[in-house]
Amino acid sequence: MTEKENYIEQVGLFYEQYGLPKMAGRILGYLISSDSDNNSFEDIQKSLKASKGSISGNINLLLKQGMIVKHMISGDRKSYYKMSLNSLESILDSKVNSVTQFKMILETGLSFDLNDNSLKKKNLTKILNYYEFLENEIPLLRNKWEEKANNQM
Amino acid sequence: MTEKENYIEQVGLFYEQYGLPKMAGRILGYLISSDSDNNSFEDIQKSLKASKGSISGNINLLLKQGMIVKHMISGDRKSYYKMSLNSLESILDSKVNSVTQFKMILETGLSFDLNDNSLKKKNLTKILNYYEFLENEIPLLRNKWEEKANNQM
DNA sequence: TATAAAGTTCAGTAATTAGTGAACTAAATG
DNA sequence: CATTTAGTTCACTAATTACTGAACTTTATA
Repeated sequence: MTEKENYIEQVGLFYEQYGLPKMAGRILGYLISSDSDNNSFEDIQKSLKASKGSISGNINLLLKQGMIVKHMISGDRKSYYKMSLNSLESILDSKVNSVTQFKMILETGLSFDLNDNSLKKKNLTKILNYYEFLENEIPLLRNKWEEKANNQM
Repeated sequence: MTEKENYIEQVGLFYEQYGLPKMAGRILGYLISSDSDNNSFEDIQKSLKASKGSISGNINLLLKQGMIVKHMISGDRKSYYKMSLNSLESILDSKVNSVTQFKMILETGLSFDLNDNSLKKKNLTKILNYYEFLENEIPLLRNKWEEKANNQM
């Protein structure tokens, strides 16, 4: 196994921890470590020595999640893929989403506890406040980044 | 299925999305919606109608991840569990960790691309800057929360 | 020191998820 | 309009992960 192949496996394992199929992680590893932005389906499939079915499924998963983008080259009917840049801000947006979801879970759960004024309720309310805090702060962070990124150009 | 049982299943599914076993999620759902902070192993096991083995394994998983805490009641040799409060700040800490890990992945990956000055490298460097930004900002957010939480007491 | 209570461990099984490969669709080229 | 190319779909299999239940450890009580 070359050093690069080994790297690609590492990235696969890294993303597996976060719930993506290993193959999707390998594709990301391939895209990050390749020499160019024009990585065709075939390049990816041959390099990763995997079935077309698996590559197809995982590429579409990554596209749906906004982690990669597809682009075309005129006069060539292959599809090319690269890491997505527009996903930068959306990482924070999706965080807000899951924070909001968790807040709802806490709120619903607390409504089952009839015993108001309990220490337990007070503590879980603190957790709720924390998530509210995050829900407010993350969009500010997003703005801060956008400003910074614009100034750098 | 009672409304509460249904809620507990929902929480199980929610956490499953984020890579926890459904049973671990159910335990969290149980703890959030129960009437008190003194939830024994037996309470949890009986309520969730699951095996002792599964409850044991998943409780220990949640303890290890800092999502719940164990406490004892004197003169009683059962263990009791509740949602963890000290994990609030550690949620952000673990975010920093994964951001740092991902930065390393990008850096290693870029080192395989010999073609410097490529548009591709420029773009991935932008992603790298973004993660660096997050790495810096998240601890600030943590401080801001701590201050806020202290003032509220 | 036997008995019980509280939880752990682990082998086996169930359930889920990922990957393969072959058949297929759609579009482009000779 | 037959052929090739690019990618998709889906039934099957492989691999992984979660859960069960019974045997076990440890500590406490009669």
